[in-house]
Amino acid sequence: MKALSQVGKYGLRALLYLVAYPPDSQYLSIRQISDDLGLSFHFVTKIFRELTEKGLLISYRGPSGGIALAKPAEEIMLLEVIKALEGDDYFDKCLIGLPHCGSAKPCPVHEFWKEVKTKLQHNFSETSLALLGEKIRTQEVRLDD
Amino acid sequence: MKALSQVGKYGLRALLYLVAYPPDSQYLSIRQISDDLGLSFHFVTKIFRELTEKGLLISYRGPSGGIALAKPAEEIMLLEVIKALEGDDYFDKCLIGLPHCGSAKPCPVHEFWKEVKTKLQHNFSETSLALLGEKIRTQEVRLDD
DNA sequence: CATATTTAAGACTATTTATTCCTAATTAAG
DNA sequence: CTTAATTAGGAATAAATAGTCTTAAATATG
Repeated sequence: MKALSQVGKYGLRALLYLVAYPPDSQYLSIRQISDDLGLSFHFVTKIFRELTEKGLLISYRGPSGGIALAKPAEEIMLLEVIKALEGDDYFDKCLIGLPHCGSAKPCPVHEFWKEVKTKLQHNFSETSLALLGEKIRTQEVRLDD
Repeated sequence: MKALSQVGKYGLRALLYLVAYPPDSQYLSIRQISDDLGLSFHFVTKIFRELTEKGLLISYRGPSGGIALAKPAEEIMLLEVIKALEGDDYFDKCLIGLPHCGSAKPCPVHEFWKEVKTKLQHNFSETSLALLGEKIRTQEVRLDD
């Protein structure tokens, strides 16, 4: 199941890197993130530009510049990140693509699919980047592979 | 969340039409399905060709030809259909795309994502096309929109 | 001020997915 | 046997997504 686009996958991985390995200085360079994770520098830059526009990141140009979280990792929930990367309507889509599917005009799998999406949203809205960063730092989980 | 490709969405909708509105004769023509659902005839034909190759459908050419289920709708579970349409590895993918993600090398969301996929697989493996077809016929749910 | 480092912006290219189209093969029916 | 109605096969086209590249702008530092 391809639930995230490449933008979503790379963006999330890169953000988690930033959270898991925060720099001593104020900003972490995109180059370090992309090199360390083996992702395309240009592609990550493009993704981060969007996250900066949306207010999730702040960026700073010039030597020792880079990007940083716009607010504490404790306050950034996965839900916000995924919506920023995939679009605000991410959890509103009908599984089989019926544009007016809803409780009034449910498609054959509407109820079940709604349950699944609710579970996802609920979990994502309670999972902070800080928590995941900590799990990465303690090597309970991994970001590379 | 775009969980299914267009092939998956259209294929599932077309199959459900066949189950919900079985023809008096042995075969239902693709033209009728695509016209009724407002889908591209050629695209549905291509999708059905694949399902025929995979043994889910049988087809018959010539006048009063068309397609039919290869086995009773009671015996075809959603899981089988989705795997046929989207690939057998549909439920094996890491959310953030790490190729070796698994219990040995879990990504930061591995456990939760596994739960979600298990729930999906479980439900899909217990939902038959016959059940959904019946719900459509009784207008409890809808296929068009 | 000159240079090096970094992100910003957006054009460009490549790849994948989606969709259409044309021709062939099959078969029923007159 | 001819015609019409179908699906089969696969080429061709279009659109969306993914990824690369080049140039500009900002800024620190010597």
